[in-house]
Amino acid sequence: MQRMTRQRTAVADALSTVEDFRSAQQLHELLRDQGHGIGLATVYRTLQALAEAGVVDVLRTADGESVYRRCERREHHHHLVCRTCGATVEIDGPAVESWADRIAASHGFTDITHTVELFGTCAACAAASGQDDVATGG
Amino acid sequence: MQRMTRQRTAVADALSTVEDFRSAQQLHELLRDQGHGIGLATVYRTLQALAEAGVVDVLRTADGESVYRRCERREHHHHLVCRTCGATVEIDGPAVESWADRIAASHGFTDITHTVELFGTCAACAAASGQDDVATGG
DNA sequence: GCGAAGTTGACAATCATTTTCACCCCCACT
DNA sequence: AGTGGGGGTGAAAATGATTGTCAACTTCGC
Repeated sequence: MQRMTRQRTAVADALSTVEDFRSAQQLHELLRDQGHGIGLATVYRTLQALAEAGVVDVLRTADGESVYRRCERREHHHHLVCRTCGATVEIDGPAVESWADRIAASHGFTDITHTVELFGTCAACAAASGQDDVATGG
Repeated sequence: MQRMTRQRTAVADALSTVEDFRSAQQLHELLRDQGHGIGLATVYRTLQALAEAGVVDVLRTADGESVYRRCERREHHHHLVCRTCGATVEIDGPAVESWADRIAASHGFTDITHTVELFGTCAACAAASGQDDVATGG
């Protein structure tokens, strides 16, 4: 049975106050800062449970760290993540889904899953770095 | 300067004889079996260099291990991988590329990169597991 | 309130990958 | 073909995220 403990509540709360993908370690630190005495192992376990329950989404950063985020929509979707500030947009892509199925089927593959994640620079960050260019450029 | 050493040749050769994605450790073992005395660190370093040079593709398995494969086409492409036997098909998806760019642009994101990988069960493996069903079913 | 069973947390263990560092060997030059 | 030097190598230690261990603790039904 899943019990509702102080720690699990804290992790769930922390996830709702955060908009970006965060690593277990970041969340652990955040919780510690907020005064919650919680063990790192517990944060990992809780995040894993939440991920399995489909409550949070997981993806892996370029350096292999797992990052978690509470998503609005429970159904299958993808993410557009700013690689500078971490801002995340949930997107669905029916076109991609059908494309994936079609491609896979045409090669005789079945039981398809796919990973599709987009990374880019959001408008705010582009403006920020753009200003640098302008400043240095003239 | 990049020197051509016995070890690098061996790794490159091993990669050309293999069709699936393989981990550094698998390749190391393979090379050892073939009688090449080569260190694990060297395999890692070589694969990394090859990946940076765009000669091999890298992707990460579900459990976070990096796997490498020498690909036919040097240009950007994606993969359809059998999760049972590892058989890999290179695919390109102009539709996905433009979809990604369009989605990203509509959210004000620029400088887009994307990861798109498909996993499934190839015809051969589906037949194999299907035979089990038939056998047990009739 | 009680007690059983799920939870916790500090720490050890795991495991892929990276770094270290002293020795090695490829290659341009002679 | 010999030589020098600088990149390359490898064994082992370091790293770092994640997982396992296990005794003590908390939650929840009764």
